[in-house]
Amino acid sequence: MAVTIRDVAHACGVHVSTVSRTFSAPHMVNAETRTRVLAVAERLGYRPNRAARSLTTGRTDNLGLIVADLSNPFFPPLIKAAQAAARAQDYHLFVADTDEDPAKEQELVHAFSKQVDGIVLCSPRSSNRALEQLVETIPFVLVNRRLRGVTTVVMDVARGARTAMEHLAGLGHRRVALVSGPAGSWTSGEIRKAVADVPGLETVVIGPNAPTEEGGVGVAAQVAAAGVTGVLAYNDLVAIGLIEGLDELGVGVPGDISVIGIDGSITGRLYRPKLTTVAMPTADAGRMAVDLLIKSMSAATVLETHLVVRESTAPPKGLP
Amino acid sequence: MAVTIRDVAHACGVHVSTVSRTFSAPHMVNAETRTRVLAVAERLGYRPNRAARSLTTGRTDNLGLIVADLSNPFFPPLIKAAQAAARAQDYHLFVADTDEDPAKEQELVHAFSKQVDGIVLCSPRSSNRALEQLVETIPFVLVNRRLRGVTTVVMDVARGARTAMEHLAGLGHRRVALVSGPAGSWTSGEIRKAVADVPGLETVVIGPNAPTEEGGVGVAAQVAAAGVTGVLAYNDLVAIGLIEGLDELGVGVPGDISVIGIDGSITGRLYRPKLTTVAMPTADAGRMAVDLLIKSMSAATVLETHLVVRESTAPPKGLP
DNA sequence: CTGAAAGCGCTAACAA
DNA sequence: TTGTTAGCGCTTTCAG
Repeated sequence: MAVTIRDVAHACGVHVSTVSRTFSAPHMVNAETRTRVLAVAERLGYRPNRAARSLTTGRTDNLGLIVADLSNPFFPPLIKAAQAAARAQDYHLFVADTDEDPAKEQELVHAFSKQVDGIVLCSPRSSNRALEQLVETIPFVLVNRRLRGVTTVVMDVARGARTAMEHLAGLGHRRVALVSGPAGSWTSGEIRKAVADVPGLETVVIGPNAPTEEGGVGVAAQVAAAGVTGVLAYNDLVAIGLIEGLDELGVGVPGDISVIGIDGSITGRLYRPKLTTVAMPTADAGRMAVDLLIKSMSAATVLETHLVVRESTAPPKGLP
Repeated sequence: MAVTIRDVAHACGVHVSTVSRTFSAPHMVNAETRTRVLAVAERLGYRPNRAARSLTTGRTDNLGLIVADLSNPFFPPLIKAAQAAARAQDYHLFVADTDEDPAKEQELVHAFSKQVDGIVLCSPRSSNRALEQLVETIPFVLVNRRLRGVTTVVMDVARGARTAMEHLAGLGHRRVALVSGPAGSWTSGEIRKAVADVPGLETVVIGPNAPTEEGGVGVAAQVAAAGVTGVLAYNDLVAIGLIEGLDELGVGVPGDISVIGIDGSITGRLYRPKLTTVAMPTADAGRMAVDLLIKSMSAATVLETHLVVRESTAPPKGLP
């Protein structure tokens, strides 16, 4: 085994508790002693064993981050920011992926619970009931889900979605589709409510759908047959899949049908036609979630979204 | 604090060690006792404290995964697969991001070292010398870097790159550019060596460059001025950035210049023109790295790559 | 300011 | 098969 606090103590001719204090309460130890201990620790390559520390303190200095699907381009920027925020405060971050499975969500929370000081759960698919149980067990921050009494970071996707629909209405579209997301998604529900009554716009809802490219491809025929000239998709990946699917059916975007995504992902930006999208501040969300968790502040933070008009939207065909 | 092994022991009328054995060596305990203990543990919601366990066993059942940049689409599939492989064997995975900074690489390894049983380091940017120091401290698997005596998973990017260049030669290109990657990248060096002497092809090397979209945009002018009709870029992101940059200069892809990426990322597949690329089995690499680490097998695994011809390559202009 | 001693939750010999 | 005991590396009273 590696070098322990005891080795340092011996080498220094002080007691272990002095070494301990040097690291956990430096001000309680004589400056001279401290520098000596520090020097020896450095020389010996001593690194505190966090597991041992956590045993006495009850803290682990670890955090857990659980996302629905690592391969959805929505998440990486969030994870990156969360990780940076955690590191900045000397926390380590466990990352896990539920494959969109609510059962795995709960399993992972339990698996993490003894090993972390708190958990950031992003875009949960579990029911509110199930979540209420989970949040009892350990400090929690929820991202993209509102739950009474739980610290939350949500992005104002409702407003974003509404703005997107108004953008379509403004372009002259009259009948549009909402291609919704997976059943357990709070975001999907919010979007649905938000776009139900946009003035001058008739909205058909198609879904629920998997939040993936395949999900988008899968509804292309339905969308093409729905008699709509515009679409708001659950996320960029679904939007792109839809455009791919429509293309195969000979339906052009934005020539025949305008399509808007939600994310602001790099994939959407680089896609052609450049995807008009509701940009989400995912990095902010990741950073804030971790900060809130560490501060154990209870708060419901709402982050703004904004519509990015690119090239996948245009006036409906036949309009001047 | 939560329910401990002692609570379960009391409630069961057995000794703590019996409870301990029930979990860590079930076969060593009477079937009847075992079921009783299990039942009580379940009822009380007991979950073993891994930190405490690790203190005696010396194992943590945690692994660390360090990547250069989480927001590079190359990594998420690798991370996802690594995470799944870890979970499948009841390991938890710390994930961290170095922002392409070799110093952070070393810092993270040290930070992780007391808390994990091993580390997967992907696409390291540190020097071989620095890495040799690091690998002394803890079990290691390197991805995309070969180092004597260290377990390694590399993708055969040399062959892939060569095939890509041969593809260009086959299309009739005679003078091409290699837009190389960051200085610390082993992969970039391999590519460079591999394409130095493709028959019938004159290759100019442009770089090193940041492995990002910006990196690609930044060399567009240089590429346009290099008198080449084809380009192999360090990765998909650089390839895309390059195409964007060329587009701004009025240079069409593949009309004026053919461009090939390396990755096989989703972003490249969805980009238009659909990116011709050297596909890398990133998910396999992530899974294998974790499996090798857990098995502590020493091996140098080479994964095959393959060229995916899509729409960003064509014969040089003016060829029949 | 520093040392002594107890104990965090668990495992691992060793006995019984 | 089960209980006893010691101890993993560290923090934290409590004395000195």
